[in-house]
Amino acid sequence: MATISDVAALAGVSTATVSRALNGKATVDPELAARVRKAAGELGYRPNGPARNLRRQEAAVVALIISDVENPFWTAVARGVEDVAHEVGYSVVLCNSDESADKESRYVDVAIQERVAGVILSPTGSTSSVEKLAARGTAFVAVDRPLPHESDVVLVDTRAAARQATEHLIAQGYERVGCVTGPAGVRTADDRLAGYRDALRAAKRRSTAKLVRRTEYKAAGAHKAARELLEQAEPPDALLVANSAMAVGVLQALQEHGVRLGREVGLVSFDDAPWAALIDPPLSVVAQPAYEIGTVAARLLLARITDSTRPPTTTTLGARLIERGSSHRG
Amino acid sequence: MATISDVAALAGVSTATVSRALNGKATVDPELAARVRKAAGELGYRPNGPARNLRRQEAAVVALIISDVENPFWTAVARGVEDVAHEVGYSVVLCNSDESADKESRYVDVAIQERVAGVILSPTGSTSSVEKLAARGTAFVAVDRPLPHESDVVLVDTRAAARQATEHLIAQGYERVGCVTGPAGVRTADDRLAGYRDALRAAKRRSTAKLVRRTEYKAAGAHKAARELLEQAEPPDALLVANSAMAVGVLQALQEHGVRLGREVGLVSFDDAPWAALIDPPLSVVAQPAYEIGTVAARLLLARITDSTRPPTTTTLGARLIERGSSHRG
DNA sequence: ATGAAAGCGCTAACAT
DNA sequence: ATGTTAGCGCTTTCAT
Repeated sequence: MATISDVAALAGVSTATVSRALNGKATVDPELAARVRKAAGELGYRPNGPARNLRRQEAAVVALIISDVENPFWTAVARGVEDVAHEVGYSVVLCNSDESADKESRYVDVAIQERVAGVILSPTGSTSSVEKLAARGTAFVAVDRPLPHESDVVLVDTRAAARQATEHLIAQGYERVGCVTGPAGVRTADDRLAGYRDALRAAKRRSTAKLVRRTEYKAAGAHKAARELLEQAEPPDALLVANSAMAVGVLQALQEHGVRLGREVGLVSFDDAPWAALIDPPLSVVAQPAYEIGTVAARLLLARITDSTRPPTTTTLGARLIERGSSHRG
Repeated sequence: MATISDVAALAGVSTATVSRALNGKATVDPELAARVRKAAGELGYRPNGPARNLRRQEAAVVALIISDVENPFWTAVARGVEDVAHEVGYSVVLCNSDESADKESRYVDVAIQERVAGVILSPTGSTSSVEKLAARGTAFVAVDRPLPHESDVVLVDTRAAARQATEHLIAQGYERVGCVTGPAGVRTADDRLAGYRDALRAAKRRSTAKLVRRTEYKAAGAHKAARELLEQAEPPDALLVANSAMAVGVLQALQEHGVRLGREVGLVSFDDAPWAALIDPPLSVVAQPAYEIGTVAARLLLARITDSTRPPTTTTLGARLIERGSSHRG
């Protein structure tokens, strides 16, 4: 494969000039630059990335470590990150931590090892990954979940959104509103539960553990949880569900129990999945600004890469309740 | 950041010994190896990836270039690839070509530039990306869509599956079966259309252009296409839809027109999305072995990386028709 | 404006 | 079994 020396030889200049010409430095004679480009073209020259990164001590790459590639929320975040990063010539590599602190840690190791310019991640419970990044001085920003550390963070005010969604269910006349949320210790799951309880408290309702279930953020866990809830002596007549994968499991359980959505059991779920409006009645949701989370995080990361001394910021975005049929009795 | 020389100095050995010890070469005294590991641990040493890749002339990374990260089919493929690659110590970087030949080409350039060990891609129409890879001698395997080139390919017998699905609709008593498929030139789209026509021909039905629409593999395009079909003088009473994103658009159009799924318009869609069973009546689908496509492709790629001379193979996997309510009149 | 040359951190061929 | 050393391909002083 052609190297910079080959190009230099063919163009009759030094490798330094080739490098300068190809990287668009101003200080090179236009005529020479043209000769260099021609030679590079003829040889099909492609710069050797590792060599360049070794020399520059950094790659124009940002790593995005997310907890679930199959979750539309995260793929939307990924798009936001990509769009911003590509604008300024960075590549994005997507890594799937699968909600496992272990995989997350391995990907962080790889990112450090490959000397990526920065990392965007949704931290799992453990803080060790983030500490590694901080120790290495690799720029990073956390999304979706806050960090004990001082660092850039992009969040959604998910507690307020959960409260609003629960208040909506109460206002619609549901009496026994329950909640299916993610595992304890996962901040978004805790926050959504807290918001749910805020609403009950504000409405002077007793919140009871019998109406709450916690499981991993997946359909299977939520399915089981919903079945348990429905089989109780006093089952819930409405449910706040913490993400769209879980909503699939809950809806399945509802079907199996033959209860009618909306009329018998009201439902609001986080995340506006593409199919949410297709079911009958259509699903009320809390829409999170996923794409925007990605763009904001990417801009923050880019800023930190250029200036590591800027003070850490926390950005909190709002979510939007979309009322559809599943949260109405009528 | 600590380098291999720092470790060597602290352990009181040469850099070569450090390298050998840390890479698990047999020819190093266990006692020395222990000393090296201790020193590396104390310094928090992480090998410099670019330096290693430069020297080795290859990175233990495979690139996976897919046409749509937001499509569950592709995320399932990605999981298959990841699982196999990780087993043997390779990292996977996910790239989203967004069905654009241009983006695909840019990602291929990046992959070549970074000297990744291999590339798995779902080729868009243009063959230039693949030619670049072939010219560079970078190992690659194509998934989902065949290639004019001689190369490893993993396919689904999508034509047979489309035929089977269409025959099923005909057998259920639908009279005017239509088809909404992807853009002309996209091989899967062409094949699904061909399979649809095979079935009509076998049933001695005339296939008419009026019942066929082609649009990009997205909900929006399919929505418009379905609306057009339904507004015709003689609208279809059943539809074969070429992927699940499109199914969302088609179902939307059906709802807007107030036609009842199954009873009035039968539907079979490619790809068994998680929500398919939740709508009423549940959606009949052609389930593709997405995860398996990923694992097979990854194994093929790994084999080609180790032996570039092995003859190219074509693997064709079958798809499975899952009959649910949307394709039954009753 | 251009070139010569050093050196990024690592691995592997060669020497011992 | 271990050390010495060359060199992967690039960018960037430094000198001209």
